This record gives sequence, C-alpha cells and structure tokens, in this order.
Amino acid sequence: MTNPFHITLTLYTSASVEPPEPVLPNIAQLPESIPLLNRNERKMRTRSALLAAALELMAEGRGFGALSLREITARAGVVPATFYRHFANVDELGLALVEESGVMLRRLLRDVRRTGLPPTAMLKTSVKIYRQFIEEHRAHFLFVVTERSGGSPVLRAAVRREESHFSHEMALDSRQAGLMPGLSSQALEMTCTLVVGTMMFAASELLDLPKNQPQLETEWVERFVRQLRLIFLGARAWRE
Amino acid sequence: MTNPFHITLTLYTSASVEPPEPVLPNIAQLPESIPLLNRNERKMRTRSALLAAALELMAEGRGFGALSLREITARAGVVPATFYRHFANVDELGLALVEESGVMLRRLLRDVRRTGLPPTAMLKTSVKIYRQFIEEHRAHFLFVVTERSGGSPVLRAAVRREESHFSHEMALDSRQAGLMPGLSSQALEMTCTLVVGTMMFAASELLDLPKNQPQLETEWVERFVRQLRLIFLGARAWRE
DNA sequence: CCTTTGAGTGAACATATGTTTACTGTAGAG
DNA sequence: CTCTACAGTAAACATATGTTCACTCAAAGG
Repeated sequence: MTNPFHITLTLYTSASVEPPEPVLPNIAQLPESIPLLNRNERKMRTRSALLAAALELMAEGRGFGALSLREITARAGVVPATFYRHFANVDELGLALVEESGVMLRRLLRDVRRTGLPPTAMLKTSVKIYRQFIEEHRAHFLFVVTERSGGSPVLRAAVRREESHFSHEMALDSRQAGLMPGLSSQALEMTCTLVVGTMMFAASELLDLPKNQPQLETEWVERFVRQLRLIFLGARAWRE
Repeated sequence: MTNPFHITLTLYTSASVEPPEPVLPNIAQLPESIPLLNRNERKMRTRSALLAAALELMAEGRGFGALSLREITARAGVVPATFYRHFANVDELGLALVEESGVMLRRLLRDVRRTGLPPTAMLKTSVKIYRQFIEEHRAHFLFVVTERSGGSPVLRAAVRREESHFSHEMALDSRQAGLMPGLSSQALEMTCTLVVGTMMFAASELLDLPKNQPQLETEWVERFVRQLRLIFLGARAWRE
C-alpha cells in the first residue's frame, strides 16, 4: 500500500498491476526511482504545450499579436492561471518562440554546411535542403516570417537579431569555403543579407502554396534557384 | 480631433429650454447654401477617419489583426455602431487599406518613370525617390510591409496581388526603357520579383530606423543601392 | 517518516469586445 | 414646404478577455 510505484503508474496508465522493477535496479534504496517524468520534466512539458499551442493557433491564420492568453492555455489543455507559472505575459512566450526558432535556423546552417559543398551544384542542393527544412519546421517558419515584420516591435527586433546572426554566420561560412573570394568583408555581409532576405521572401511564398501541388513546389524551387544564381552572378561581377 | 457630434448633443439638451433658433438664419431661401460638406462628402469623411484610425493604431505597434472594431471607432471619433455603415467587418476595412496602398504604389512607379532615366545614375535617384516616398506614406508602407506576410490569409493575398501587379509593371517599364535588354521576359519577371522583394525588405528596415538619425538613413541608402546594383550586375551577366 | 515546495486548479473580478436595436436630426428630393 | 433616406447615436446584450486568489496534492528533500 505504501508502494509509491503503484500509485504513480496507475495515474499514468491505469493498467499495469505489477510493480515495475527498477530500471536502475539493485542500488536498493535510491528513492527517485520511477517518476518517468520528474518535476522539471513535467513543467517543461506544459511549457512546450503552451509554445506549441501558440504556433498551432497562428497556423490557423492570425498574427501572434492577435492571440489571447486564454486561447493559448485552452489549446494547451491547461487553465488560464497556469500560464503565469511559465511566462509573465504573452509577449514573453513570443520571445521564447523566437529563441526556439533561432536554434532551428542554426541547425539549418549546420545541415547545409556539412553537405561538403561542390561549389556550383551546391546551390540547388541547398535550396532543396531548405525546402525540406521549411516543411519540417513549418510552424516555426511561419512564426518567423510573419513576426519578422509583424506588429510587435520587441518581437520584430528579436527575430531580426536572429536573422542577422544567421546571415553573419553565412558570411563566415562562405568566406571559409572560398565562395565569392573577390568580395570584401563588407560586400560579403551585404550579399549575405540580400540572400537571407531572399530566403525569407521565398519561405513566405512556399508557406502560402496550396498543399499537395508538387508542380507548384518544383516551380518554386526553380524560381528560387534562379534568384540565388542571379545574386551570385552579381557577386562575381562585383567591383568596389 | 474634436467630435462633431458634440454640437448635436447640445442641440438635444438645450432644446427643452429654448427653441433652437436657426444656426444659419437669415440667408433665407437659397437651399444649398452652406453645407460645405454635402452628404456623400461627409460619409467619405468618416470613412477616411476610420481608415486613418486603423493606420494610426498600427503605427503604435500592433498588427492589423490585433485591432478591435471599438478601438478603431473610438480613435476615429465615432460610436461603434457607425462602423457598420461603412464596412461589414474589420477585414473589409483592411481590404480598403490594401486598395489605398495599391494606388499609392502605382503613383510611386509613375514618379520614378517620369524622371526620364539616365540608365546608370538612375539607380541612386530611384532609391532616393523611394526613400522620400516611404516617408511621405509611412503609415501605408507600414501596413503593407506588416500585412504582406501578416496573419490574415485574405489580407496577405490581397497585398501580394498588389505587389505582383507592381513588379509586373516594373518589368514592362524596364523592357520599354531598354534596361536589361539581354533578358527573356521570364527572366525579367524573375528579376523584378527579386527587386520588389528587396524593396519590401528595405522598406521594413527603413521603417524601423530610429527617427532623426540621418546618418543611419544615408547608410540605409548606401546598402540598398549596393544590393540593387548587385542584382543588376547579376542580370547583366545572366545566361539562360 | 514527515515537511516543504510549487505546478496546476477553480472561481471570481472588472473590463473589453462584437453586434443588434430603436432612436434622432438633417441633407436632399419631390 | 413637406417627406424620405440615412449617417450617426445611445443603450443594451452576451461573450471573451487578463489577472488574482486561495486551494490541492504529489514530488522532492530532509
């Protein structure tokens, strides 16, 4: 009766009758044995639910600033008051989303970087990676694209910060890979800013494409590749 | 902005005491004497007040979707119910704003077109015209830039329509002016789309610059001119 | 074993919202 | 001069919102 395992398990699954023998077994009496989710993990779990809820609501066609705290909590399956255990207000949740989006973008760069680039064919490959990445992180991209020029100045600034960080890293990568060797650092930065802007532009177009029309998606790829090629042609011809 | 209906109100309340003698007394019987604003003009006037109110509120840092009907009417100095005499709902007001923005953009094109272009120096000139134009229509540009990738799909689509109309016209102008003669129509369209995207990008940056820092604004002009130059260099080097 | 901690609850609040209703007063038409 | 149309009003409504409070109850820690 005083077996803590039994209680915990019935709460989660309501099924298993047998006390689940220790995963870290014979260490005998270490008391934090089977919470499956400990306290912090649980907290992070509902925190994630709140973030995900906000993204879901945005995907239904409204800006972040048009979301209400109550909707978000309702969608996350918690009571409104719970919100304040995680964020002081809705804008702070927005900043957390920017943070998440930032690490996502860094992963994108890493993915492109480690293809080990054959300088010319790399373009189309990168675009395809980008396309797949957008599809895999659709909600976050939608968030970034709408809030980068969205209503809230503080959110906008935060997104722009991530964006400029991204383009700066891209400039470093390009320099290191020996792409566009003729450009001064300044010109390289300018070019990468232009590239990143074009990427955002392209992302917003891709996100608006009707689903399940692979025709349109390949057209999108073509157009985007051409635009980037044009930019790189320009960069090659660049004279200070 | 004073509430014109204050007058009406005092008429109401003082009526019980003294018969409100004609405000426009002795002009006797010429019938359309002093309306100053006839009926339709008055209606269009409050309609404009509603549109302007929405823009004002957006300029204070929120997306269009975060505006409430009551705020808008309050700012316009009318009662909420009045809104419905002009628009069925807030989104329709948004579409009216897109319309206004569209004619503004067409004027921009016309202004650039009629400078009579010396092909190379034209770039910097156009950018300066653009900068001035943004400053003169700050609120509308802010609206366009935030809603072109904003929350509401219908508004977004409307803005994109104006934008693609704009870039299409730009392509025609370029063709006619003999700029970028080496490009196929398709490549020209692609290039103009890229240029317009860069213009939007640049507009959103200019709008976020702190006021009264001419230094930053000239830096903005430099950067933008360079990006456009890069694009045109690319267009010149373009091979199908 | 007992105590403390803190994530999540439920209820209450004051206020803001969209929309409808019957109204008023005047510009404009006859 | 009278009558009609209609832009704008005032008030009411049902509902949604942000924020607070005292509470529960299980995990963590002694």
